[in-house]
Amino acid sequence: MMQESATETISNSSMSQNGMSTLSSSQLEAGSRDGRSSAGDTSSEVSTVELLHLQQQQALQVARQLLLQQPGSGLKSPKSQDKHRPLQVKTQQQQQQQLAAQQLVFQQQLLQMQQLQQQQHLLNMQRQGLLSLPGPAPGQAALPGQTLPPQAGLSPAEIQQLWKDVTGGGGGGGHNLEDNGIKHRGGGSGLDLSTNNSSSTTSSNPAKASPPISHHSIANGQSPVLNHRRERDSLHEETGGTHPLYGHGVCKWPGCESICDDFGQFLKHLNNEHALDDRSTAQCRVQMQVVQQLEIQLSKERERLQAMMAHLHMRPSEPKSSPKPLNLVSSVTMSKNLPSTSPPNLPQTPTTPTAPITPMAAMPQVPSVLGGANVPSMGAMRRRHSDKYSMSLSSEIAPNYEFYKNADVRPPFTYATLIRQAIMDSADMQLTLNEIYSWFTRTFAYFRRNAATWKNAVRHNLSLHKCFVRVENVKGAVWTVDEMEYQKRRSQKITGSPSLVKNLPSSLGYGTALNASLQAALAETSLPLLGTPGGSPPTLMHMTHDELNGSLDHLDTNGHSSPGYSPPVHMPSVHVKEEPLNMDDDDCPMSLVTTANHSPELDDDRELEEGNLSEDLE
DNA sequence: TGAAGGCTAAACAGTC
DNA sequence: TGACTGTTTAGCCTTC
Repeated sequence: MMQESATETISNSSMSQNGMSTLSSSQLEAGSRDGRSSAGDTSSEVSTVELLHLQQQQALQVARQLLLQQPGSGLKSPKSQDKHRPLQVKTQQQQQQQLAAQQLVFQQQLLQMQQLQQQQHLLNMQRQGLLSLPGPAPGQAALPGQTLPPQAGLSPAEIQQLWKDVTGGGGGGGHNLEDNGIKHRGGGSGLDLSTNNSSSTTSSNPAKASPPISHHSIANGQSPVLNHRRERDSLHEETGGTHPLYGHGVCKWPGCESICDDFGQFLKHLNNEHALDDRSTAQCRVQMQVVQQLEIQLSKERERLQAMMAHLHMRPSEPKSSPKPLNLVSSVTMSKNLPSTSPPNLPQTPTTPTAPITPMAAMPQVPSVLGGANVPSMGAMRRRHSDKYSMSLSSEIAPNYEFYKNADVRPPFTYATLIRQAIMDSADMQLTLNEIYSWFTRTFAYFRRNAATWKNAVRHNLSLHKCFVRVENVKGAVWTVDEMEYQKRRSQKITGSPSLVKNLPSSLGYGTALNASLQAALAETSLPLLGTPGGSPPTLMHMTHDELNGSLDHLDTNGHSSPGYSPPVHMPSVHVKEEPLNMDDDDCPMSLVTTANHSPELDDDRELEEGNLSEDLE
């Protein structure tokens, strides 16, 4: 059908005196349809045979044109040929004009041949997997830029080459448009972009036809209007001779490459050759399409990258000699219990149950923890990274809340961090164990299965870490966070790392030049909290945030305790949890820990802690 | 290579 | 009695 369409287009164009430009646009439009089909449905993509057939048709057309242009036949169409018999005597001038016209037509035919070959080449590349053709959106009209379906996967050189095709260049590097005798042929030159321009208005997606393109993204993607305005307005500003469309003495207008010795000449050339007219406007539209296609391609490549990373990092069947795959041992161990522990009515997660994906690999917004440390890793490593580099929990999760909520992704945080976050998210800053469970399952799809494992881990962490305080309540026991303990624990981890400590300013303590890790670690304590989309009410979030800021922000910014230093987020009035007196020995080896016993003199504790930390930093 | 941190698994006791 | 909760220990892995 597409072949018929192309053939029909050629036939129609052959009947027209102005057939070349019509042929070009129509053919390219047909090519655009081909491109769409190839992008959207590979089964219907234009085969090489079809292209060859099209090419043959084109050659036939060339021959037909040449026959029509034989001496005596004139340049007229068959219709006009009937009316004007070659009986009349031609003048010398008429003969010269005829010869020139023949050459022109022949050049146009050659150009079209080149375009066809280019398309065929690109299709072949696509077929060989060298190009990825996302193709325009369904229903999107054939626009000039879309006459170049493979451009989305093109290299800049290929795009430039295609641009030459579109703009009528056709020649390789060094071939100016003028060389082809096309450039100065007026509105009907080469590719009648004005015609295509009108076709762009038929797009079912006008927004796509004229996408908002950042003119800074691609230097060549500037509209002529903007260019001229910029020229006029900033002529004095550009005394340095810099212009996005000018570089290395060459006009960078797509498909131009005219040599301009100096900037003034370039401006003159720009005003003369790329003035605001239909052609420039059409070229700008084409460039918009190019940018749009590139953006689409970029997004697709990005998705592909994420998929690749997800595949490489989370493959449970990754060949390992060890019975426990290195990556996400916890996930694997959980997976083995999946059939019995997975609730049947859980929301379906986008990933396979046996192949959870790391947020590093699959999250739409790759967390910073990825860095270079996202190699296959076990939980310990990842979690240590999350602590070490001190990713802000909420800042890491909040943008990906829906992702964690729906995707079977293990959050890159320790259980302790998550438990703390759960408690901080609560209205009363205290949660029962069951509520902590609920927070886990509600917030992370990953924790909707293998409950026995992670629940055990939660209980284990609650009991293990002194920062979690069990408070007897009327209705039972609730768990709270002893922020002091939590921070001490974090500080210990950070101060205990010489590599981190050595970069810290000694005189400032938590000063302005605070090490990024420590700063982020402290920032984690002032989380805006996670519950943005579905968690705690915003007011509560702000409250807790403010509270945390009150206790910790002053450390981040000024390096000194503010006079109104607020106590830890939650200091349980009833301290039920019995802690051994020698708690500092095993769990808090650093000097900071001397303040671990929930002293009411919190300010003193903090000062002491800061002082100790500063000393440690020295 | 060892220490440390983190996770999983399991055992055990107490409570509901 | 069984489930749940809380504590403790052990083993493994990874990072430093």
